[in-house]
Amino acid sequence: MKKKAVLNNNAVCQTRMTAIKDTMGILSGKWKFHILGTLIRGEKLRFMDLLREIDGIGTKMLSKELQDLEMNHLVKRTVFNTKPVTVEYEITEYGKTLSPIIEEIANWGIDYRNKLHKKSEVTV
Amino acid sequence: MKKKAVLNNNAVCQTRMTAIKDTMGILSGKWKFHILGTLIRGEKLRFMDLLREIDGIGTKMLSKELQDLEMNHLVKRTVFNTKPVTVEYEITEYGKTLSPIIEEIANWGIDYRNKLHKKSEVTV
DNA sequence: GAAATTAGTTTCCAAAAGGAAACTAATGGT
DNA sequence: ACCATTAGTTTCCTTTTGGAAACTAATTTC
Repeated sequence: MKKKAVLNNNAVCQTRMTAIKDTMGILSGKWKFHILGTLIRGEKLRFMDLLREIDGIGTKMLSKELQDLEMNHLVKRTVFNTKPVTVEYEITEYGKTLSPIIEEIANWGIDYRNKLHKKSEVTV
Repeated sequence: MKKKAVLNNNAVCQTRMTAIKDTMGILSGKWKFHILGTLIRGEKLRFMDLLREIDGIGTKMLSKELQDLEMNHLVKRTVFNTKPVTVEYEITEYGKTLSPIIEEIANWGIDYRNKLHKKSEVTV
C-alpha cells in the first residue's frame, strides 16, 4: 500500500497553505514590497515620483505592479483632470494591514545581516 | 536640474529595502514556505516523507530547495549510515525564527479570503 | 533475476518574469 | 518647429524558474 501524507493532510494545514499561496501571490514579483513600502511612507505619490523613488524599476514594471496592487485594493489610483494628466497613487487602509508582514520581513533580514557579520567576515 | 528620490534616499530606507530583499531572496520560489511549514510542524522528516507531504513538488525542486535552506542554516540535513542510506531533515533553531513571518503571512491570507467572500461592502 | 526502495542528479523543455527602447497622445514652453 | 513632460503601452529580447522523465547506485525483497 502506498504511503500518504500525514502532516499536511488535514483541513487546517490546507487552509494555511492556501492562505500563504494567496498572500505570496499578491506580493509576488521583484517590486511589490518596494512599491508598498514607499507608498506606506509617502502617502500620495505620482507615477513619476514612484519611478524616481524606486531605484532600478522601469515604466513597464511599475505600471504593471501598480495595476496588480490596485486590483487587490491595496493601492488607490486617482486621475486628475489636469493637462497633462496627473495620477496619484496612495496606499489604502487595507494595504496598510500589510505593514506587520513587511515589518517582520524587514526585521528578520536586518537580523540575518547582523548574524552574518558576527559569525564570519563574509560581506554579501 | 533632475529631480531625485526623497523618501527612499536615506540610510534607514536603504537598509530596510536590502533587508527585505535578503529575506525574500532566502524565501523565494514556489516551495520554500511549504517545506519550512512542514518541517516546523513535523520535526524530523526524510526526503521521501517531504515528497509525500508537499503536494505537487518533484524531486528536483525538493532537492534544490532543501539545499538552499541548508545553506542558509534554516534546515539541518543528517545522513545515517544505513542501507539504503537514510537522510533526515529538520528545522534549525534559526529556522524557527521565521515562524512569526509565516504566521503573519498565513493569517493575512486567511483574512483576505474571508473579505473576498463577504465582499458585498469592500471598504478600501 | 527482476523490481522496489533509498536519495538524489541530469537533461531537456516550456512558461513566466523582467528589462530596454520605442512609441502614443495631449499639451506647455522656447 | 521642436523639445519636455505627463502616464503609461507595446514590442522584442534575455534570463529565470520550474516540471517531467530518465538516470545513478547500492541494497533488499519477491
